[in-house]
Amino acid sequence: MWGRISTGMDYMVGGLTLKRYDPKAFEEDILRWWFDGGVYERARSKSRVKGRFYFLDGPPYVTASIHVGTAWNKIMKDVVLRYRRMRGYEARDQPGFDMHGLPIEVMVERILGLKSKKDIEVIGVDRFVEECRKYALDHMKILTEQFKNLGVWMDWNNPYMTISDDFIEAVWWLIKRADERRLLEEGLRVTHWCPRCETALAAGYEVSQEYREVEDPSIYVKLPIEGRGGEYILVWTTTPWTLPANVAVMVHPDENYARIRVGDEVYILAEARCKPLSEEIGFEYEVIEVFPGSKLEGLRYKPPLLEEVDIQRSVGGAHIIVLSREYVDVREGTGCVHVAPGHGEEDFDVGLRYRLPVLCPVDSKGVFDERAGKYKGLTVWDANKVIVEDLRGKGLLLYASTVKHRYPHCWRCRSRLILRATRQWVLKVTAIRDRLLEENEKIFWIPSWAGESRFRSWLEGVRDWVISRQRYWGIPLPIWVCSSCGSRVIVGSRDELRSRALNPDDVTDLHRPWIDRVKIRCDLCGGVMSRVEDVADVWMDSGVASWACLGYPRRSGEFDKWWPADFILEGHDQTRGWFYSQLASSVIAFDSTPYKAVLMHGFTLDETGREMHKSWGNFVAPEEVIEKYGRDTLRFYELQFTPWEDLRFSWRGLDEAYRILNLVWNLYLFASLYMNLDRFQPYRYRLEDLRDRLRPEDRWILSRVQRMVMKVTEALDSYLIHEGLRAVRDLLVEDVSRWYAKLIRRRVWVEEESIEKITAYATFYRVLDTCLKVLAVYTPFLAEKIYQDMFRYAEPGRPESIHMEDWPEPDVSWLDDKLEEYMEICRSIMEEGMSLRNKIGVKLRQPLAYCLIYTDSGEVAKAIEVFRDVLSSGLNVKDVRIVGLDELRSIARLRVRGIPRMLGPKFKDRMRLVMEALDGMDGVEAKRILESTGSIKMVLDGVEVYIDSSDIEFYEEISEGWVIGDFDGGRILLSTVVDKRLAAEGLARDLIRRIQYMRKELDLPVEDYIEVRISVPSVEALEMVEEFKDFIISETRAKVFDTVVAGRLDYGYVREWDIDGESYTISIRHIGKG
RNA sequence: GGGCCGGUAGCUCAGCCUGGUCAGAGCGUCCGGCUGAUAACCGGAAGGUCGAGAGUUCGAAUCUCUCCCGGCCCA
Repeated sequence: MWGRISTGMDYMVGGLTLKRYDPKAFEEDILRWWFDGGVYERARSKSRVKGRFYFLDGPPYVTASIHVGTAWNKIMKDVVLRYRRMRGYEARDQPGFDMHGLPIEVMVERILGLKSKKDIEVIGVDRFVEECRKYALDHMKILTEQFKNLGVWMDWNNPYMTISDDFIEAVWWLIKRADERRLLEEGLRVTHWCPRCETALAAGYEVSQEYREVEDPSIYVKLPIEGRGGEYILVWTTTPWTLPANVAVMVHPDENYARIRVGDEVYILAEARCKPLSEEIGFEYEVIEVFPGSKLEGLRYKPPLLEEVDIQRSVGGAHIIVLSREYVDVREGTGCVHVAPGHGEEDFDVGLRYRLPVLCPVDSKGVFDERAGKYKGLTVWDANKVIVEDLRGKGLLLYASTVKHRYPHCWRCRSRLILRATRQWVLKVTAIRDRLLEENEKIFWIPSWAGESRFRSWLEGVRDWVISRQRYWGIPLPIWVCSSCGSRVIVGSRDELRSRALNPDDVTDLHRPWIDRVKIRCDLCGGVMSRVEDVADVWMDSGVASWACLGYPRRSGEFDKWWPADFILEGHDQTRGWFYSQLASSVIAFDSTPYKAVLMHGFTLDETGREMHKSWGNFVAPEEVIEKYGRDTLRFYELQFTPWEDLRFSWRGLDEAYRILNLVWNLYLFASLYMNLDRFQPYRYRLEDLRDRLRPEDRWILSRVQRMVMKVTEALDSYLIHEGLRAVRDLLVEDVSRWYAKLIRRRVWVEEESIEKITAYATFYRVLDTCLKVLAVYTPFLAEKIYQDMFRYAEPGRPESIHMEDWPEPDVSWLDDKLEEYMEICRSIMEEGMSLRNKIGVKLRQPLAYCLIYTDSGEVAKAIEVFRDVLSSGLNVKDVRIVGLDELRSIARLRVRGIPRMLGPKFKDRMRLVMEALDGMDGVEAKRILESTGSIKMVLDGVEVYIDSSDIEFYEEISEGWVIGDFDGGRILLSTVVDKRLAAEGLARDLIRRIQYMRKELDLPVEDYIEVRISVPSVEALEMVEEFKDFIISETRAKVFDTVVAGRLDYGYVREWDIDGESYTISIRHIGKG
């Protein structure tokens, strides 16, 4: 059985057990209790009636271990889930893992020391796939532990795994649906291709991820025009190896082209490029003719590698000039573009239009085959140099240099990619683009621009989805093709496969290579059908997650209950990734979006603003942070950030977060300490019953708390996680800790049972209880610890974990706008009052007699009325009073002073008289006159003179013993006179402070008694101390109190103090509980 | 080249949607204060042409346009 968490540290009766916030002392115990003690399970099974909440976890790929950015992702998800549970929703919280695909294959190849697909075939695909499976499962376990360790409450024992039959069948079913809707197609496609992995890669996610700067040849090639000796069309390319597949040149129909004479040759190129090119290459030229590109259409040229490359001689209908508006840019190269439909997407597109042949004499390893003639056996990169030299030898190379540019590499093995035309299976997503856009309109995006702008523009440019990969570890495509007649069958499920298979007993594991053995009888011709060897793009796996994890289509119960997902949350790199693959899959399958709301978050960058990469060495593991600061600190720190912006990680920021949590901890510690000393029983004093007895500041903080709860509720309903956290943080720090806790200090320090104390406790208890429930979603460990040690201890009938509590329902009856406004006024008065004290150098411990406030605002007057006690104790003044203008003017007289610079020229030698006269005037009267007549009339030596407003300035003359300041609704006067009684009280407080300090130095229990002896410097001081003897005794819990003038104190704990330049010696001795 | 996001004090960031006590917070520095919840806290000082320029407006960090820098995505 799990009792209160034992920490081995100081116990206090029924209160918080730790004197300091020390997450290491309890987080792991709580973690174990949650997951091993069944708390999570019990909380999960709690009946919830408000509704269902289908959260869908974006499956992390299982190769890498997590960093603080991955942690941020899961922690935010955890907040949303915890909130929904507390709100009474049945929340689906299944985590998921992405476990197929090329990255794992590459890792396993490394582990097994394999270099190519051939090596894999040699050791056996079955062994290879088993290794992949093992790798995926092992790493899933590692990730699971890392996520659990963050305190993320998900169903870790039942994750969805994309390698399960549910996922394989879901993908099969999707492909079958696509086929039924005529959205599945096989055909020649130009795709990026990795020559090492020997597979096609998807244009979107896989390719654009790894663009790197490389240096390539940059060559200008002369293509001889047929039938015009000495005339050439110029093309530019950075990939000489694509020239063996050249079949055309394209030009822009509407741009101007020129024939120019250079030496005894004629070149054709874009007019705009003549000058730049002549400068780059260094030739003189003469323009012969300028004409639109359309004139060039159909012109034939001799292919540059006709003699070297066999297929160049056998193709028909090629080597002509074609037109294209979209793919030709006359600001680049020569404005004439070399076209090789086998090696370029745009080339392929143009090729289709002109029915050009598609040549691709390059094999899957990036090596030229026999069709490439002379270049056979060379890799494309080696061939580059040879081809350039051949062109030079044939006099077709105008100019060669190099260029640095960004070029795509394999996202897994970093090899340079090539473009290659191959037969692939494709989902015709372009055909449903409009539906994707319509469905996107229905999705609630946070932030809104993520959907309205970013995702929308991605969808607008969407292309067909090449789903086939020539690999092993993936979901096998469910396509069987007849070896006799070529017809095809798409299998939608394992059962369907068994029922159609010639060898149903071989339907076991649905992965390669086992699935490849299953054959089907062709319905049309009776031939044998075999599966196409491809596996699916791994993005299909996660794309079907919204229904695959519910077991659909095999089972429909869960699907009917949950689908579609209410909420997903992932990084902005998923725009083209999971956000897209899910939407495309689901619109194909169901003609509907699979998720209703998306929170898109940013990346976590390192302290210098760079992305975190393990290979860069700037990777921060959550465990490292947890070791230093604890789990809640990491959570609290990260959750404060605006999710959709990038988070720049900072250790100093963590330090700050820790300090805030420490402050919160101390707040609860404070409450716990006194409530336990007084044996406060929350169920005996219900706040609702005490409502009429509450003081204004109690009602104020309760209003503030209500407002906070409403703010957080609203924020979390809209998935604005950070705003919720900031609201509760600000309330706890500013309103509760800095303000309310200070206000009630005196009320809880009094010994006897008073209504003042009880209402303070009841209020404080409610405030802290409510805040704790809100904190529970953000800092679940801290909240749980405090809940167990403090709240559940006081009220054992409450749920066993705070995470089984209900969310505090906002109760507007506690809201009091006026009171909050009054407190604001009160605060600004306090602020100014403190500032005045600061100015005159009178410390707060020294009481002053009066604080007078002049105001013409009724609101200010009411605020002072309501919070007079708060003000007087806060400012440490005996009296706070509102005064009228007369009284103000009796202290702060408005006076007038002439400005010599103005009066001098006007009155010459009589200026002094004018100045004197002004000096004697009443400022208020002067102002009145100026305002009504525009000038002041004076009679000097019988002569009338006029003074106008620019001649004088007003100033305030403050009476001795006062200081004045302004605040937003009026003015404050503070009396500065310290009479003997005030001085004595100040001295008493100075002594109390020092005695308390000494008690603390001795670490005495708060409730214990002491003996106090003080040696004072003079008889006068002795009298002053005696005057407030009782006050000192009660504040310091002294049983014995003696004073002596300049005597020696030699027992107990003795310390000498300097108070206002005089020496006091204090001795205290511990008595005990007395 | 296009789309989106960001650019506010030495550092990390809030404010921007809904123009006008918005020029702020925390950290750091210096000075003062307070403290039997506090290895804490509070106040003051210092520190910013709110990326640059133009426009709209009585008034712009906030709205519009252009440009510069950084990031992401696309081409």
